Amino acid sequence: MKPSTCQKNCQNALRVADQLCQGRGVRLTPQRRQVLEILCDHHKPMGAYDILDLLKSELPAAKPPTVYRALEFLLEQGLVHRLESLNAYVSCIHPEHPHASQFLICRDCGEVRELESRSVDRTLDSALKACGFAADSQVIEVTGRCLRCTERDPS
Amino acid sequence: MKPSTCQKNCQNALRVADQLCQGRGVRLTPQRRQVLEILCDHHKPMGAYDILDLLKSELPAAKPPTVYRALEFLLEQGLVHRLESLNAYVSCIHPEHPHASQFLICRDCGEVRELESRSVDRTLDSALKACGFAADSQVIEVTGRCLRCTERDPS
DNA sequence: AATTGTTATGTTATCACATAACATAACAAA
DNA sequence: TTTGTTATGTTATGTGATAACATAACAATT
Ligand SMILES: [Zn+2]
Ligand SMILES: [Zn+2]
Ligand SMILES: [Zn+2]
Ligand SMILES: [Zn+2]
Repeated sequence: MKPSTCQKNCQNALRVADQLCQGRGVRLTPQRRQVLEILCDHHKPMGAYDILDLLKSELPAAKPPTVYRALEFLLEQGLVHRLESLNAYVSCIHPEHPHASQFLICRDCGEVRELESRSVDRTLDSALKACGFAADSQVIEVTGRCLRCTERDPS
Repeated sequence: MKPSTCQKNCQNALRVADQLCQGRGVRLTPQRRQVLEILCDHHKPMGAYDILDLLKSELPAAKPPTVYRALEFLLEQGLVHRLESLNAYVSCIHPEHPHASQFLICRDCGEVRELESRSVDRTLDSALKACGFAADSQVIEVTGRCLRCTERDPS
C-alpha cells in the first residue's frame, strides 16, 4: 500500500470514529483522538509507552494515565483492540460493527492481521453454549509466520 | 471434589510429569517440580509473584528469576499454561497430549476451565490454512460467567 | 580422575506495563 | 449561576518480567 493511500485510510478511519462517537453520544476528545491517530498511523501493535512517547511531541505534559485513559475509552468504543499476548494495542479495521478480537501475529515481520472469521466465531459460540458459559469477551491470538514471511524464507 | 481426592489428583499429575520429562530426556529438577506442585495444589490461576511467595517457604533464597525460569521450562514442556489476559499461570490437566490453550475464565468465581474443543481447534486451523498462516501457538481465552455462577445469580 | 562443555541456579539491578489516589478543570443540564 | 458529571493533571506506587553476569551442578570424554 502506497503511503498516500495509507494516509488516506487513516484519515478515513478517524472520520468514521468521529461519526461513531457522535452517534453514540460519547466524546472523542482531542487527547483520545490523538491516541487513536497514533495507532492508525502505525500498522504494527504499539505499547502504551510507545504511544506515550509519540503523544508527548504534541502534548508534552502527557503521562502514563493520559494514555491509559484514552486507551480505556477507545477499547470501550471498539475503536482499538488490546493484544493480550503482546501487551500492545492496535486500531480496529472495522469499528462500525463491534466484534470479538481475532488476531494473527507474525513473529518474523511483526505484522498483525485481524482474522474476522465468522465460522470460528460460530464454532466457539456453540462450544460455549454447550457448557453453559456466558461470554462477555473473547480473545483469540495466533502467533506464527505470515504467508509473506513463509514465502520469503521457507525454512 | 473432596480434599483427599484433590490431593491424590495432584500427586498423580506430578507423577505423570515425572514420566513425561524422563521420556523426553529433560530434567524436572526439584525447583521446577516445586513450582509445578504449587500450581497443581491450587485450582485457580496464580501470578508469578504469588508462586514466588509460596516457593519461598521451601526455598527461602528464591527470587523472581527462579520462578520465571521454572515457568519457562514448564511451559515449554506443556505442563503449564499461561493465561495471557490474567498474567497468570495454571497447570495443564492433560499434559500427555500437548494442545492449544483454550480457557474459559469466570469473572465472578475466578474459576478457569480448559475447553479442549476439537471443533474449535479444527475450525481455527482451517481458517489459518485458508490465509496461509503457519501457527506455532494459539491462545483462546473467553471471559464471562460460568454455569454455576449464572445459576446462583441469574442477573 | 581430570578435563571440558553444557545446563541449571544464584544474585543484583533494572526494565516494562499498569493503576491508585487525589486535585483541578471543562462541560452540560437545571 | 449553581450543580452534578465527565475529563484531565499530577505524583507516586504497584505489578509483572527480564538483562546481565557469576557460580554451581551435571554429563560426556579423555
Ligand atoms: Zn477489530
Ligand atoms: Zn510476517
Ligand atoms: Zn492443557
Ligand atoms: Zn463462576
